[in-house]
Amino acid sequence: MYRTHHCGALRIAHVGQEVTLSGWTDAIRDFGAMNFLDLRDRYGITQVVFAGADNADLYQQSRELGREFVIRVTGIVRERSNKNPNRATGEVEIVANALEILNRSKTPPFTIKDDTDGGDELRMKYRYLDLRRTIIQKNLFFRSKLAIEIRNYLSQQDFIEVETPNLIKSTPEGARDFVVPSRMNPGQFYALPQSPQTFKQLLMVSGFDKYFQIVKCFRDEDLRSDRQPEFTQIDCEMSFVTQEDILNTFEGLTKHLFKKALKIDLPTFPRMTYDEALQKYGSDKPDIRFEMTFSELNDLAKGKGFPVFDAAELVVGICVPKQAANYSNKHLNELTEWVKRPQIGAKGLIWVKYENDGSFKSSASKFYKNSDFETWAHRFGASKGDLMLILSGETDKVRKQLGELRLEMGFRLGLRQPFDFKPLWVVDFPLLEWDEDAQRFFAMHHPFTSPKKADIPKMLSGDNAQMKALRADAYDLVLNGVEIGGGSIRIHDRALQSKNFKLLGFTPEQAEAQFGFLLGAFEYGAPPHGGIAFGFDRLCSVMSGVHTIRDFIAFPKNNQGRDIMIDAPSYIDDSQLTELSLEVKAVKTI
RNA sequence: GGUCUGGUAGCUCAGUUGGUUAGAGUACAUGCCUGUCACGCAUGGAGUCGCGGGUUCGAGCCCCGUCCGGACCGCCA
Repeated sequence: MYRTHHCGALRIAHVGQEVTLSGWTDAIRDFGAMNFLDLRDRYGITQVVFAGADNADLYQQSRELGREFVIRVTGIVRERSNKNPNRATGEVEIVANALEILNRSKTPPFTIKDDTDGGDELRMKYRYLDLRRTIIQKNLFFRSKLAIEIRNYLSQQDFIEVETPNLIKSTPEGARDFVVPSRMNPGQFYALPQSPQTFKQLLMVSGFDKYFQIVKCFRDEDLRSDRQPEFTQIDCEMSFVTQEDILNTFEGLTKHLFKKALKIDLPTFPRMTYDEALQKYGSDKPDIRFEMTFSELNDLAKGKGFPVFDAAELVVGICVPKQAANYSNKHLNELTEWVKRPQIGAKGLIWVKYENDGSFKSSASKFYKNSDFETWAHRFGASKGDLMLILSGETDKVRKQLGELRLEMGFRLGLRQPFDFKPLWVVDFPLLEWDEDAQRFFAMHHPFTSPKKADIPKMLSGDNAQMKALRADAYDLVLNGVEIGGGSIRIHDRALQSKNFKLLGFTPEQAEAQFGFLLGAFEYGAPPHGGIAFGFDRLCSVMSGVHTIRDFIAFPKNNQGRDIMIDAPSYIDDSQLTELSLEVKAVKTI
């Protein structure tokens, strides 16, 4: 028998029992006459004592042990004279009477402990050792717990989990596809799904009514700490529902997860339209943990002879409370440089300090009188001691820039606490998105998203401004400024779908070639339906108060999409290429 | 495609204006130590300063190229 208990089990009640434990050796503290050993497994750490006075041979044997050896120990549970209150098992220890080395270990390249000395790259290369660390294991247990609770909740609501294929068909819309060559169909390729979108809609046509799947999705785009080439979605679709039904169901799911996993009761989620989000926060995923919303100044700031503002499409700013005194010229210059970095791209920054004595100081005081600044302060709702930061330029760009500045100021003021959870539904997304490069419209969500009923008559007006203004029954769940998921009501009417394809510039032939199977299905009684998908990895990370999703994925890939543990992707043999009717054109010389 | 940043002992890092034999902590090894839990003390082995080229009497340090990480912009319906 390898063990009678695991390493997190023993308590004062076990004192006197003979037990056997197996696990990995953690820290070893050798005192010359007695040796303290921490034995670790998934469940915890138990201290084992080898006393030279009681058993000299066993003590000598214990001195051979090194870190990460796998051992089996048998001994008597004893109450400790020196207890360790930081450990669940800290009241007891095992006085060993038998020790067996089950497997030796080389000295690991980094220390297996919570505050490891290993850097990211090293930890990735030896991911199986990194995953031995309690702190990483905790993340994966958390993920598992969420997955189980998702299944509990949705199955109780009569959802069925259906698996959909991973080898599907490439479509030019959306993200870049990962493709897989087909040996049996030379020259042809499967694509890995960016999401099970079309399949879940087909399941609705089939009458499954409520579908979900915790499913891998694949997108061949550049990566970030919160984006992996393969990631997991909680994917859902429902029939005979309105947007309201879907929002309520998944608000319920989110609340359930917070309750079960974090013991947090979330209040009803506020809702905001896409337009309002952009106008007040400069983002379609606003972080509403703090205010500092935008105030527009066009009517107050233009036409007073300040050329920068006069030339701008939009003059807009935020009011940073109680920071006028804390921001010296030097700090403001530094902040100006910050917004001028290419990643933000602002041309400059105008600041106005509403001093405690009621006076104003500003980088634009040459062009404006105190009475002007007073009207601005009124617009901002500013009080004495506040700092107003103003950007100007093209509307879309300047909103985005100010949105970044707002987040930065919120961060600097400590207003973005990771465990202060503020969910938000953003609704009424535009139907279309203008692509500057391609000089055409694309579906903002996807090509099956239903326009709002009121907007359907305007769809084929051909007028760019009207097309930009078209709204869809599309929505996102945002949590602390992170897009957790999104969805839409789908078009179930063949005629409307054709109209939408026309809007997106598809010829009937192209639409037929790409989505014929779905359009065909829609001719056999498609129910009204809609759905949503949550990014599962992101949900895990945000609920854990961190930004990076990598520590919630057992075997993640790095920034370049490489798995540096197994060294993938890799070159393949010529014979494999031949079999797949492939020829590699350019190989990077090594 | 672009911006920024890093690569020095197994690991985490320091290394001044270019100047003698490249350091610290930790890990590892050996010895001592009976109550530690980041044990303590002593000893000592450990280096292709990412790689290639250049400048120089002399390069870890400066220049050019290149490889490999990290953060970000573009991109991600």
